[in-house]
Amino acid sequence: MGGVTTRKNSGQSTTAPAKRQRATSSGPASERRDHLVKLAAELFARKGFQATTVREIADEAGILSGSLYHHFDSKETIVDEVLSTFLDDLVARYRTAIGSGADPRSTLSEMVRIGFGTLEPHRAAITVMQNDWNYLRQFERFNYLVKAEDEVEQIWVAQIKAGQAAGQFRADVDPKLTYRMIRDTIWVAVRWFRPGGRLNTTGLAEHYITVLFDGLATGERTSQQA
Amino acid sequence: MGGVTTRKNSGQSTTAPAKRQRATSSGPASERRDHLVKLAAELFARKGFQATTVREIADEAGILSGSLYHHFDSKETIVDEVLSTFLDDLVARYRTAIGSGADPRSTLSEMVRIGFGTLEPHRAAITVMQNDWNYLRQFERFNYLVKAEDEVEQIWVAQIKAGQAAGQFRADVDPKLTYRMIRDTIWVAVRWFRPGGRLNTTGLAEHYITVLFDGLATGERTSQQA
Amino acid sequence: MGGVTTRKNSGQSTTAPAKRQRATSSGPASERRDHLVKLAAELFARKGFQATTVREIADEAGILSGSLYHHFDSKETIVDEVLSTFLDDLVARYRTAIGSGADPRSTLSEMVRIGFGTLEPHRAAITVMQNDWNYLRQFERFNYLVKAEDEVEQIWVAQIKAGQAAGQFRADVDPKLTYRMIRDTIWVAVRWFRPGGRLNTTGLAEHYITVLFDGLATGERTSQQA
Amino acid sequence: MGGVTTRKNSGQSTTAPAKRQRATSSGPASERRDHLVKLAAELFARKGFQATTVREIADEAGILSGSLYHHFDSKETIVDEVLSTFLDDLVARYRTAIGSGADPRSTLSEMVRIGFGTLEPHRAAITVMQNDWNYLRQFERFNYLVKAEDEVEQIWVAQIKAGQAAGQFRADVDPKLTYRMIRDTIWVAVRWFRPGGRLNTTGLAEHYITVLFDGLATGERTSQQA
DNA sequence: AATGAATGAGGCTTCATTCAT
DNA sequence: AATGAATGAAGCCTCATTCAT
Repeated sequence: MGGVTTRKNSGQSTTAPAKRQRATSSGPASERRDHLVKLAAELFARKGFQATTVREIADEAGILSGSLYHHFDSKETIVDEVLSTFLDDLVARYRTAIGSGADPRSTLSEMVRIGFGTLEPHRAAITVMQNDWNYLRQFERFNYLVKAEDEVEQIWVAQIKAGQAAGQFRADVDPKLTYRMIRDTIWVAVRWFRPGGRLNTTGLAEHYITVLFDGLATGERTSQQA
Repeated sequence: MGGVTTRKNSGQSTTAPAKRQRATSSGPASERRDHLVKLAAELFARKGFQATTVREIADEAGILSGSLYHHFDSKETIVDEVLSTFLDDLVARYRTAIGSGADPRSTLSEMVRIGFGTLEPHRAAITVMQNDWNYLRQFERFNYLVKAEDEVEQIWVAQIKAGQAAGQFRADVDPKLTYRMIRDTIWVAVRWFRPGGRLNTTGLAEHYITVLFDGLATGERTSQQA
Repeated sequence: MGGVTTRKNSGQSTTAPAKRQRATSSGPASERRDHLVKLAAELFARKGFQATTVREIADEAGILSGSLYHHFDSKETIVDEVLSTFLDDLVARYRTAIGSGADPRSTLSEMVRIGFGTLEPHRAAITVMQNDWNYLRQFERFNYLVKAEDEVEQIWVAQIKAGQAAGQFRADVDPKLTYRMIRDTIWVAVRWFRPGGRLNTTGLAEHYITVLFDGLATGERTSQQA
Repeated sequence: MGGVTTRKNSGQSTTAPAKRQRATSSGPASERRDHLVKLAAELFARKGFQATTVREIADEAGILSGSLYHHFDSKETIVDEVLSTFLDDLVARYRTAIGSGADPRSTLSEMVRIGFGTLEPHRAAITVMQNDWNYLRQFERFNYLVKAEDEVEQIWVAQIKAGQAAGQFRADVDPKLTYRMIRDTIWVAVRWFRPGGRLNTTGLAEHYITVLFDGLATGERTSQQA
């Protein structure tokens, strides 16, 4: 249990199918609301959070900007919902992966696949997180984003260290540094990845797994230590 | 000469210490102006382009906001100068690297080093490019950014293909895809890299070169083809 | 129908009391909006378009300047509405006059009366058109003003030529030139005409019609040709 | 003597070829200064006084805007010079005309010719007076414009009344009203008159004189009283 | 005579948000 | 659940003018 705690539906277990409800003043869940969030997410992704006006969101929904405030109490609340929905899903998937008990290399591969696998269903949210993170983190209300990021980092670093201990990964790399590079490589792909290109996200994942584990070079590895 | 043509002073050879001059309406160079650009770059990097007000830039310089317009004709002109200065320098360095005539693997290593090597001197510009690219590219005036990016991509992809042809790089990876992953890994590091940490940029570069060429795994490479 | 096409609601027949509606982005009609336009027109007339600030308009209406933008998307949109409302009315009146089938001299007299007759109800708009035309025509959005002016010119010139053909007007005057002089004499009167003076606009019209047709001189006409 | 008194070179008789000198702080006369005034006049005429920036004037002269203040102490001083130069010339010409001792009709004809005759040499100034009069008259410094206008009005009205007394002009027109209509017809022509068209200013004048004295109609005059 | 830098006031506009209906 | 009107703060930018050099 526990772990990543977004400000939305914290304690909610992955299995509990309880009615989704928010603990905050951001208002009750509803189909209309979810729809509005989706519209907003697309706009945030395309134009950036700051450059997207509440009027544009309202226009997209065919209502007046003031009417949005029946559903959300602020623009921040909307983006909050966009991001936390994504993070909740991501963390849940990671938990499943590390719970499988597979060896570190297999687990890490799976986690890479999970990462690339979110690129399509959560494209908008990931884009927002990449582009507007620097701005949003200034606000206290988004502190939970940092917390979620920290937990994810721990999960990854633990796997890398386990792999080094098991002799599957080379010992001369820095686990934390390595994690960051992997993470960045995956998420930043959202900037150029477009569904329908040569590779789908599965192909992307396998391509990256290959390079990540075996390297770009041919022949014997240059330097190595047990 | 030629190649990447930013809207500023691209053609300028790296060796020619000719008087600095701009070809466009962005205004003439001057020490004062350069200083203001530097101040602005720091603010843009810290707060984001949109979230930085011209008043803040002016405050930082100890003048009134309107006085900025004696030097620049718009806020965009300032960020333009921040970005193009960086790109000019970057492209110049790449050109030197590929002009050395070394083998592809050495050249690619050098290019990775160049990339990480810009992290400190151009930290602000790179941060802006990472965070505000999505917003800025909406404006026609920044089309040159895309052009510069394209030329850089060609330089990299050519090296990767040359390495594959020479048998130095595995043939089963996609050159373009591989370039993008390398590129992203390097630039995104600006988000977490802080001078004075465990590794300096040289260390970062060597660490990444190791993983990039030899992979994270130990033992024999999984799949391989000549 | 047809003819002068202001960017607002030109095609609207004079008899059809259809709901007032605008075809463009200048915003929907409303009583509040019309009231604001009226206030603005007075200020534009008194101080000139450029010298009138949106703050002054807002002050006059008892709201904040930003609130004006709930109704109009720019200061230009406001003056646009002022001018096009006048032109729509004017052209409609001219059309009625030329549709009466009277002889050219009677028709022309009627048109002179129409011109002077707009001096009071459209005083502000005419003043703006006289004083700020030169400035406003620089903007593409006001091209329709020129078009409306051209149609009006055609209407007048046609009547003058018809009068010459019918032998009612002397043949040795230039129709276009004569039109312009008549037009200018009428509109420029807005600069000095004040309701409540010795002559009302009807008196003004008759005075001008006298001089226009019969001349200032006494006795026989100087030169004449059939 | 005396009469129109512009704020510039007041008492200066038309015959005294004394060195031109200004009584005010607007600075001494000089060729450079006159050139700048001419450049400014063109811009004022084309764009309007308010819409013309001192920077544009300076650009046109190839200097920086601040440097203009070595020649003039304000933007108003420049337009002042433009207008007063024109008025001085105009009044001088009128004085010559009324000093000839000819009969009223001849004198009035001559004055019409004088008016149209200034259209070319003083095109810019007349345009400014037509378009920016309403704005400029707000400033106390331009009170002399109103004074000049009043004196000119007296000259005209006196001639019209003399013509009526002599039986040359019909008695049933209002002298002041008639003057205004003549005046407006002449000056407003600056808006559409372009040198090189079908008629030059002499032709324009004769055309107008014909219509003015004999009217547009053919045959006998409608109503007439001794 | 002119430059180059800056001032200071103010202009138009944007936009998240509120609130009575 | 939504409208329509307005707020209030702030944003970018303009421009006549000043002044030391």
